[in-house]
Amino acid sequence: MSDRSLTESNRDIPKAYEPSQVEGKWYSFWEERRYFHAEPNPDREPFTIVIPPPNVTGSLHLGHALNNSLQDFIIRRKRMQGYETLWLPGTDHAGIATHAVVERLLAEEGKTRWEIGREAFLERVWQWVEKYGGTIIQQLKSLGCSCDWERTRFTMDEGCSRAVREVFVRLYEEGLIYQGYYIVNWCPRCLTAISDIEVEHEEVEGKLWYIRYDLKDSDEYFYVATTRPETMLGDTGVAVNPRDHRYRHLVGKTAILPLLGRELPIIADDYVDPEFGTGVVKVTPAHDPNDFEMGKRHGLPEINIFTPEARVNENGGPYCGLDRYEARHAVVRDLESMHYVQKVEPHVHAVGHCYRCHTVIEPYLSKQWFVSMKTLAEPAIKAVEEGRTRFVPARWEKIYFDWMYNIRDWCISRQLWWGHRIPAWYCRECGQVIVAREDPDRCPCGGELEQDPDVLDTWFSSGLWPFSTLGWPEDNPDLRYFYPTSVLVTAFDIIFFWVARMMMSGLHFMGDVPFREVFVTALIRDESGKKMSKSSGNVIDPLDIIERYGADALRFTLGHIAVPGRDVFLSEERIAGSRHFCNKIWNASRFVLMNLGDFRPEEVSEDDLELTLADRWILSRLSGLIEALDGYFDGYNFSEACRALYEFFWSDFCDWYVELSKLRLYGEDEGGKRTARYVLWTTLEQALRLLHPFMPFITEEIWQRLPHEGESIVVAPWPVSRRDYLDRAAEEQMAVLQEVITCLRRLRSEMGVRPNAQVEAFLVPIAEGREKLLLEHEEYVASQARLSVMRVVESVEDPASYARGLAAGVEAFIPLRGEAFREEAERIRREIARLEEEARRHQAKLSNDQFLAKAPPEVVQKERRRLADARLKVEKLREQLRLIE
RNA sequence: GGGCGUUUAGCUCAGCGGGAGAGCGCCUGCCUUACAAGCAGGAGGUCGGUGGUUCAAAUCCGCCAACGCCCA
Repeated sequence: MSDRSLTESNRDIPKAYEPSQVEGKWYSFWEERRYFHAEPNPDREPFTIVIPPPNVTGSLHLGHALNNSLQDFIIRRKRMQGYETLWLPGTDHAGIATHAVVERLLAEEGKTRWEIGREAFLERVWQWVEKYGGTIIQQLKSLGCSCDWERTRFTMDEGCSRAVREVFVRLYEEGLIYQGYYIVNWCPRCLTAISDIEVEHEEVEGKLWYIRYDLKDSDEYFYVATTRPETMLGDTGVAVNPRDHRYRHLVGKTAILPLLGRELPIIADDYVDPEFGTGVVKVTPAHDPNDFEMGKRHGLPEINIFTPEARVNENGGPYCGLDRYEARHAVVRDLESMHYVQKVEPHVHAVGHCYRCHTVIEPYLSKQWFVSMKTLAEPAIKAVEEGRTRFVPARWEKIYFDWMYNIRDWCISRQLWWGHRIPAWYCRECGQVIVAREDPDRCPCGGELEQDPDVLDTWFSSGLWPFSTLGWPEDNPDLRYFYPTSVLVTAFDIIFFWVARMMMSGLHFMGDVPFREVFVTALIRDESGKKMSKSSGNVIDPLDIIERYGADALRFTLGHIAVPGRDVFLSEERIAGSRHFCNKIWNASRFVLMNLGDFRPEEVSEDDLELTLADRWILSRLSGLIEALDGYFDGYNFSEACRALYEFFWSDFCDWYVELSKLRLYGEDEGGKRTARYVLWTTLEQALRLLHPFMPFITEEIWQRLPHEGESIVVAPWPVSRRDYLDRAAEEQMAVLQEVITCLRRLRSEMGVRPNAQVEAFLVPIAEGREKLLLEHEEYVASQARLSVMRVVESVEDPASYARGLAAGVEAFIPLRGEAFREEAERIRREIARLEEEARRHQAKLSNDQFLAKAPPEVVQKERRRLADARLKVEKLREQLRLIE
């Protein structure tokens, strides 16, 4: 203890780890040193991740915390492995979501966006973005994310906007973007079209109304079944299946629409399912996608009966002004009064809802912009088929293929103001459509131009994220060096929205996949299996957790539960468990620091070390751990990685190695002391580096206090497994000693020996080599089992007065206490019964010729050993029982 | 209607062809100079049901049930 100052400062280390006091300090340190900044570097291999951009005005929730922790685990290890690591952060402008927030603010002031106008509205949105846009970035920092913040991007920034414009124009020029008048999914609350995948289908218990339609100039009538009677106001036809004999005679005739008296041609179309309802259906081309197609095939007119708010318009005659549900009641009521309703049946059907506001979607006829997907999808399918992009777990590829094979054109225009404005202009004079990279002044005809008022779907810009953020469409060194990115980490719910579209755009515009691997993470759910959401009330707020438990505890817990391919439930108890682990790391380190004395690693040569069994054992375990961790990391199996680290640190290092090291630390032998210090130091120092991707803050805090090389653990090398430290014999020998010690502890406990009291013990070695092992490591056993005397003997003279146990080929005896007799006998009887059953099972296997013939020799060998073991135990226990009784 | 996932200790979940595991909770005893956010010991499970493949099944396959998710 010559280095007094070190010792004393280390004595000051608080007993409990206080995350709040270290996290901010180290994050600033890392940022100042620019460890997270990446530049193209020909001497290093790049490793790139682009962040799934959170909503710009959003706030960190558990889903973000999980997703971004996982990315940080990956990127921090790669950084330590010497890659030029870029984790490119940024945010998404989140069209509808942000739009809705600002509209709500306006509403509080009693205004609407139309009242203040487009420009003023956008100004308000930008103000909002300025104010809250940095929030989630700060929150990611408090989580410890090692993003290159100097490269932070935003889907509405200049560069991304240029990329969006370029992509739109190119796809338009290639004929892959077109404008069309189609049925789209219309949200009457958001007042915009949304794409097919933004519609959430839900089973709803509705009704099926059977309504009478009369045949023109005839007494004949028939019934049609419909779930939406109000849409009959827009009927322009009636259809039957051409093979349906019941109705063949109707085809070509004319029906009369009840209520409005409109004449409806009766057509025959294969689409009609004769099994549904009566087999006759009404055709409403303006309000049903299938009817729309059918109407096109038969030249039926399209009559739109709704306003954008889903109220009946002037085409609805007397129902004009009612909203769609009021109209339904009114229509049904009127039909019933005319006795035109035959019957009403309960009917369960899927109803589409807006993914944003959950309003029931209205199929609505309008002019929109679309991306033609088939040609874009083809290379994206091929890339995954050929393994150029790999999904982990692989089963998500099926989901991806499924969607890609059945892909439909993508409606990209939104009737909103916040977003990338569609770069299309219409000439007021000649009507020409101009799509251009630069805003045009005038039409070639000289006419005045008006820009399309709509904006693009948010996913249009996020679909370009892996290259728009790297400077595309400019060819530049960043793009060439960092693209394609290495891995994308995302939840499965945006495989369609985002992953698939990045695949298509990446292949189309960059000529290569956007990422080599897609790691699909779990979704965090509540107990009932629902996505955790504010409305469910069962929300764990990651920021609250960070404040109370520390970012490291949260991150480690998230790593721990991140089993590939399974959704997870996160509980606060689990996080508390991780905090305990932090504290364990803290205190073990405190112990090491308090006991290093004047130790300086550079003064110790490995050749001078006097490695004991415990040293060789822990170094071997460490090497095994490193090897295992590399496998787990490469397979994105963070759960196993955390488990392995936890077990190594807590069980191997703290419970055994640290305890055994005390023998030498507190002893007189200087060589032994030096070796123990060295091994404690190197094991802890490496363990910290292995833990660092999961627990960046606590590991930095401790690492800085330990002797170390380099200025930060962030850029310290990832440990490499040393083959020469792998020591099978040491691991086996330690396992034997551990078993003997545990056995002695159990006997103590059963005999009611107080924990601090020492006890005398006899050990009878039975198996080969045990005697030598015990004699050589008497100190281990005696210290760990708190023995006053440990005698290794051939047999015990008066066995009846001892409690005994058999462990790993060693029979252990400690003096029997009178009052424990009865219980001891009982315990032995139970143990014998259990062992006999075990022996019977082994015996059964070994007497099976098939087993002997077909099982691998080592398995047979193992069975033999276990049988012998069990039999020996039974024999010893019987002996013991006889003596007691 | 089609597809996928889950079902293992009281709770939350690992393991996924050769001895049923962890954390939390529970019981017993300990403030032993790293840690009571700790230490030592312990109890607790016919691995959803059923049939099959195999020398060997919690683990692979079929069927059934319950719960959940995705797509239509």
